[in-house]
Amino acid sequence: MDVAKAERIRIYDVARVAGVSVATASKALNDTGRMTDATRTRVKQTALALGFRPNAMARALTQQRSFTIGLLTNDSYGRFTLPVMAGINEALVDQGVSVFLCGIEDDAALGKIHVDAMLDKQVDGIIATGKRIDRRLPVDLSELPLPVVYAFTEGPADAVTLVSDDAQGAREATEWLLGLGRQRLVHVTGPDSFASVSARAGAFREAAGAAAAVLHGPWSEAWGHAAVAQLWQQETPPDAIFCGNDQIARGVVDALRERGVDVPADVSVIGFDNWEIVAAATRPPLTSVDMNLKELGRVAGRLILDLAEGKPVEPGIRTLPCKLVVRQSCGGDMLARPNRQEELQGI
Amino acid sequence: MDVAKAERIRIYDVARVAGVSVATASKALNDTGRMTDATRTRVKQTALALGFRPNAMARALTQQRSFTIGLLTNDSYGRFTLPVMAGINEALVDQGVSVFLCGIEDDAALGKIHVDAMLDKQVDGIIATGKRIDRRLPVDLSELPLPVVYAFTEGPADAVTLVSDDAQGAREATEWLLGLGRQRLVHVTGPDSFASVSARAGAFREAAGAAAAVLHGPWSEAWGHAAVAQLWQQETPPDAIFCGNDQIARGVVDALRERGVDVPADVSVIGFDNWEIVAAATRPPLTSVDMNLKELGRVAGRLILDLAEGKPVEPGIRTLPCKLVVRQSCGGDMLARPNRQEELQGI
DNA sequence: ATGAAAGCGCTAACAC
DNA sequence: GTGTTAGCGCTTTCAT
Repeated sequence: MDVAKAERIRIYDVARVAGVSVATASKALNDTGRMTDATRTRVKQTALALGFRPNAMARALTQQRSFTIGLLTNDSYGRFTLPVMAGINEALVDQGVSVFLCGIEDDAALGKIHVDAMLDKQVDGIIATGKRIDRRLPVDLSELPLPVVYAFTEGPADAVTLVSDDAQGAREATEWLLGLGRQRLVHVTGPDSFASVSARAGAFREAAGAAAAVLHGPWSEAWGHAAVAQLWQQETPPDAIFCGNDQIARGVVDALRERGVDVPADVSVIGFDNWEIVAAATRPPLTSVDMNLKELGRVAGRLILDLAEGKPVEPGIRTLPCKLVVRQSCGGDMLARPNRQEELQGI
Repeated sequence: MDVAKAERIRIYDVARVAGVSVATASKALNDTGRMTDATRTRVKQTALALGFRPNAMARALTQQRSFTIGLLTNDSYGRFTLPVMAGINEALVDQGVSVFLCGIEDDAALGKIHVDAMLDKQVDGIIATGKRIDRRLPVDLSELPLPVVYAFTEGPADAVTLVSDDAQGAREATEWLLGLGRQRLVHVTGPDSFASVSARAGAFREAAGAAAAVLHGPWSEAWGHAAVAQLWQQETPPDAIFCGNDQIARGVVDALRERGVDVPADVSVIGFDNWEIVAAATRPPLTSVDMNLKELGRVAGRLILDLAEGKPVEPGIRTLPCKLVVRQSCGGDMLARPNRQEELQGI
């Protein structure tokens, strides 16, 4: 088998065996040009029989298209990027497009190296992803001679950008709590320097009333504990807590349990991110807002493909809806409210 | 700038401006052939001045080397694969090698598609990674006409395979507990169908004594709780618990706290995986065994590079050492045992 | 020391 | 309908 190493079948071989010229073979295989159906079929069958697979490099060299795109990410932890990647891959794999993974750890120099390498390798486009929608990657992609799509990271104003709809997600969560009959809602979330925090807090206030409190702190379980300690010092503690992420929510739920407050009987809790590992391990499992990151990746893949093919794509920011994933930290009887459930999941 | 799209500088341009032939230019830039130092420098400088970047596809076509490798993974969750990827990238990026990310969700068909795509794109080698060292990917890579390295997944006997040293990691953890003066050690771990579970349990028993109990269960926090419930029914509960992963360890620590048992005063707990998000959020933060997955990725990267360059690489399974990361769930005074600390960290 | 020319494997004009 | 020919951008003998 070692001898077979260099013996890859070329289109030349197919042509010879099929008794045609390489040109005809090429056309036959690519369904271009004109010829007898018989010839076309014959060529295709010999190609199949010989196990011919075209050399993508050679093809790229002439076609000016490599069927390869680059995925630039600075989310080394992968919590946000991973689902996005999965979606991108899903959208591109059956189009024969491969993805170069380029992890730049917020490092401009590393970013430049990767971008240069991609350019050298003639990628058809670049998808940039990050962990915050209000931060840019440390590399400038705006002057590149190829299409760029920004997913879950900030891009130039005239770029194609994809983000999830923080406001809508927060609104759904808040309305869900209100629909449950909760009256005293509080939003415990991350630092207000995050754009997504403001967006969610804004939507929360709009739905819950301007008087509803919003508490900012770090994105940690510890902050969830601290927030509960603070809230339960008041005369009338809340009966529903909407958290900025699942870690805070887990801290909140744990703190409540330790305090003897029953979740969901006494207090409903909702998280954000739907990070399975946290949401499912919480006792009780967290109802949480899912940002649909995989779908976001899929859309990004489709868009970069369209751009690479020269199809027109409207620039601007596209927001994709979030989805509330109901587990047990809220209470309420799902089966008794089928309409509402459909309403929320039918997005 | 849109016009510049097609105006990539070719070696032809460099040659013309430098006043030499393309052949000379090529040699000058690649530090091959023989010529005046003056000529070489001049060519290099014009190339730099013109911003020349060689077309990797064209180069690959002639050189039979694409400077591209494929990363096949079935760990969609990314907990194990992600650090491995980071290591691979780190090892390859400065060698100018790019990585194709191929996520196959334990799906043989998807796997084949990706492998074929990689072959078409002339990758110089493939690194296969998974989430278990005793499971194979659903694709056969053994007959491929290019080098393959298996990292954190099972490969054929004669392949180059990388795994972390479960036994050594478990031994270090156990010895650490013993060194702390703990007497009644218990190992609470995952299903014994996992090879790594057996390896760790074996090492644990060897170090802690054959009488030391090993409890198997699911890889979940809930199992940690259950195990504690079970253990504390006995007349003499353990004073040290070594857990098979951090989630179990977190469950154990939480259960102990709820029971009023002080960690680390009364009981020392050690986890496995050093999954930051779990280990750091536990109260108190978990001491845990780190599998050094990033280093494993680095080594995999170097090996696939060596193989691609035709350098000889001894086949077989290579085990990489784990490292105990000390936090606060064990007690003991770090500063008082500098030797031991060095001993463990100097790996 | 330098350059002309032949290819790497494929596609695409343009003849026939 | 099918084949001839000329590249894509680069590397690499082999002359000179």
